[in-house]
Amino acid sequence: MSLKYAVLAALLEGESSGYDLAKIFDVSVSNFWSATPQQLYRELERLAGDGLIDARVVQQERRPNKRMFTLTEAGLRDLHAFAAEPPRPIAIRDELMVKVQAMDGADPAATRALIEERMEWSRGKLARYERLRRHLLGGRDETEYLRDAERIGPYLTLMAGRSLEESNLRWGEQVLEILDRRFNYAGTTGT
Amino acid sequence: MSLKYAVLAALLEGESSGYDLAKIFDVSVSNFWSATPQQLYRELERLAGDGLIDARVVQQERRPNKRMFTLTEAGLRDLHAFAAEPPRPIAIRDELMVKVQAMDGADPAATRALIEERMEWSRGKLARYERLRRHLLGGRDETEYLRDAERIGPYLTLMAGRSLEESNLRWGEQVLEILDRRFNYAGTTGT
DNA sequence: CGATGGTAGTCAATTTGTTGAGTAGGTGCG
DNA sequence: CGCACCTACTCAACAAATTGACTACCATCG
Repeated sequence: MSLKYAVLAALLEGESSGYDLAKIFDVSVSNFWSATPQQLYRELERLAGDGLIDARVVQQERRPNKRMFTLTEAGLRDLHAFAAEPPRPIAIRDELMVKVQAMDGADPAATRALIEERMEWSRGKLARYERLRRHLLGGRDETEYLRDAERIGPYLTLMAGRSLEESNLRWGEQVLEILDRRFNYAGTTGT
Repeated sequence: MSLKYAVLAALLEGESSGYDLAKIFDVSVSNFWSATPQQLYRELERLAGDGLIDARVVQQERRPNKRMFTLTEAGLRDLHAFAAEPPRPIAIRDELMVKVQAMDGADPAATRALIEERMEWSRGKLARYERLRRHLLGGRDETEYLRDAERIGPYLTLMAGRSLEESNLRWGEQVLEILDRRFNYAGTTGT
């Protein structure tokens, strides 16, 4: 129901092709909304049909032609109305948590490895966030940016993503310690 | 694809009816996997057909009969194998974040209210986690529990849920402050 | 020269997920 | 005594998401 608005929100950044959006949804938006390219192309079709976005074909010389999309006035109005409505509750699908929940009786070393992988992934994500943050700030100081910038929405969601990954990392550290104690990978400290 | 395993993992807690599972998926599991009752009933049907769970009908006197489900040996093996496989990446759908991303140009007071609602909801969730935690500990000290308890998976996922909600709350506090500064709901401090 | 990988998509099939209604008895409230 | 709410589901229809394959052309590496 609201991949629609995730797409419209992404188009606030400016004109994009479906392919561009697929990349955006893979890196930044994917923190709080995910979509496969196929979903995006379908959704763009529908949004253009409903007059919420405009499409124009760009002829290219050495690569396939592409269609670029922009928000229309109607699309922007719709998006702003959506932004003021109460959100539906957050939905999370985290297979790792199902695996952790079911870990007892299975191989603890395997679970440990999965958690370490997740932590490594979180670290990578934090690094990407930091780069994006610098890019958004554009040399300005954070306080100044938050006071004066035209758009702060993307920065606020960036903060949420960062906060989430930091919490993931802290959780991971705690769990690794617990597993090490319980299954003594670390050996006895007093020997 | 893995509502299947979320259900099997829930059955580690012991024999349950579809109705019981629906309640469990509404309170505890819903932190990292969600499902509607209809999905559960369909999934239970399939799992029983595949021999991963056993079903038995319990006749009841003053209420409808129910079917109780238990893990079979095959189901447990399948679950343990799943637990050691690499998870697919986490998928989050958070409408609030889409609204925050698109807030610029819309009504900031409305966004502010949505964030406060979310924070209130997080506080409620933390309180429920704390009750569940006490229940799991059953009077034991945490260190002791994590060393000796038969199952720690549910406790570890509980920790993750708590960690997530705490991070949500911290984020909310920061954002409220930013919005107040920017749109001066707080007025000038020096008056 | 062949393989790999990027751009920019489309199509079809299947699986999941969501919504709404229906059944059927019981309990508790005022 | 009537109404809402709880237990415990079932059915049907629809919407959304996922998977995999396919098209086509270009650039780059070895």
